[in-house]
Amino acid sequence: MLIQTRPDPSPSAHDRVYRGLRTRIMHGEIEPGHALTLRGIGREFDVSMTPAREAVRRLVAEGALQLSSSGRVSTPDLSNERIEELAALRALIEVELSSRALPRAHMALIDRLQLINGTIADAVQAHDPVGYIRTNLEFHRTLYLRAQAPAMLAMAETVWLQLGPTMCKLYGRMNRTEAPHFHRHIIAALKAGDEPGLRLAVRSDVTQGLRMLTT
Amino acid sequence: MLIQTRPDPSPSAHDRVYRGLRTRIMHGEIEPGHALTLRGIGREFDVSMTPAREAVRRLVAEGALQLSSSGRVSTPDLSNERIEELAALRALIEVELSSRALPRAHMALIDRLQLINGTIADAVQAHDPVGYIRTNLEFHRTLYLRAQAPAMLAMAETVWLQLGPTMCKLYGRMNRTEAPHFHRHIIAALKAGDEPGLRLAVRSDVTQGLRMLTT
DNA sequence: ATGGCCCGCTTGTGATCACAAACCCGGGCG
DNA sequence: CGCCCGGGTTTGTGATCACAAGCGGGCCAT
Repeated sequence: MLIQTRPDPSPSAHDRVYRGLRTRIMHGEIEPGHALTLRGIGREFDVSMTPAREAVRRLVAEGALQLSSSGRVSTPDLSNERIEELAALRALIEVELSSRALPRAHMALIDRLQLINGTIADAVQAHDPVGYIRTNLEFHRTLYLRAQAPAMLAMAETVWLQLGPTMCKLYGRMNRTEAPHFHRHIIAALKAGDEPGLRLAVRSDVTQGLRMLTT
Repeated sequence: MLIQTRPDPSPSAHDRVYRGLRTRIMHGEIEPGHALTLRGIGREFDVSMTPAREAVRRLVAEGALQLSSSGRVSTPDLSNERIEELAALRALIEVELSSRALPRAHMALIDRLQLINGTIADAVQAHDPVGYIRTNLEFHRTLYLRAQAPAMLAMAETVWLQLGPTMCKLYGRMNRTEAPHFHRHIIAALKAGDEPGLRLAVRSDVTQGLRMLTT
């Protein structure tokens, strides 16, 4: 059947699939090593294999998925060395981003960050790992958006994407009881305009969260 | 015609296309703003549109190409702000990579770097911009491979890729007469085991090369 | 009972096609 | 002389299909 049944608003099919898979992976909703099939993805998003393949290829290019030698698609199961590398990259890029955001951080931003931090605490209380990861990323993204550095932010998001499934595994097996207290350091340093303190707080928040990922 | 005319050894079609386009872009063989067509790419690599589209999508995901609102493909023409961002990313990542490579840098590596540096001088003498860019990247990659940090190296190569067309424009209009002298600083710092000196030399080499890119 | 083999089904790959939108260019009108 | 419009052509999109390779489960022989 060649008839296009739905009006197809504006977002192209492969973009819907890409965004859908991407947020699922970044939010840690898929465990490492999980296998995916093109036909399955197509069925789920109600498209044919072609857009599914494009979305998968794009995610593979960004490190969010991996291809086996025979072309099978799965979420990657990261080695400890790779986790350490990605944590180091997060530290490098996000410290720079926060530093660039600092001079532009007004009170409205700080209020918003505090609000998001409250939502994180709620997710922790509710033992909602996906909500925790999503809100935590929103905290960081909100701050970094002020840096006005889209290339760097894209780089940071690529790293988050690669760590998504690993975060899923971690927060599935550990029961966190407290919200990340380094976020309070970040907010305090922003208020004080303290650049060295901010850099240290961001680096601590990033590395502390990932140190316990190493099995 | 559904018959596969060539034996198709092992590399898949989209991989050949991807690699071909990627090296051309990274080596600065395509000027910024140049338009590409899927059918043209397919004709050039003797494949159909499907693998050409996958390769293009992958390169778009890596920032090596951009899509217009109507889906047309072209090499991006970077703004000065974006160039500055990418230069800062190069500095951040490559300084870290060189620092990690330092403890593993033996004499054989330093000899090889000096050899490559000689080739760079030859390319400068011959007024061969593409050869210069390619050999310059080989110098950096040879050093960073010793860091044993594949994720970071991939990140650095992604940045190089995004800067490829811009480098093409730069080296097309400027006639360089000398090999980059910061490479000698890098080699000297490697020999001396001087980490602060190495970090400074790499940062200088990266930022100096890109400062003159800003129009 | 167990190990190896074979067949069938699943899955990725790439070519082809129908279609819609965008682009380009030339002619006509103000 | 310049601007706008209209049609032919180019171009991207997505569905479908033919094909090959892989994986798995069941069957047979030892």
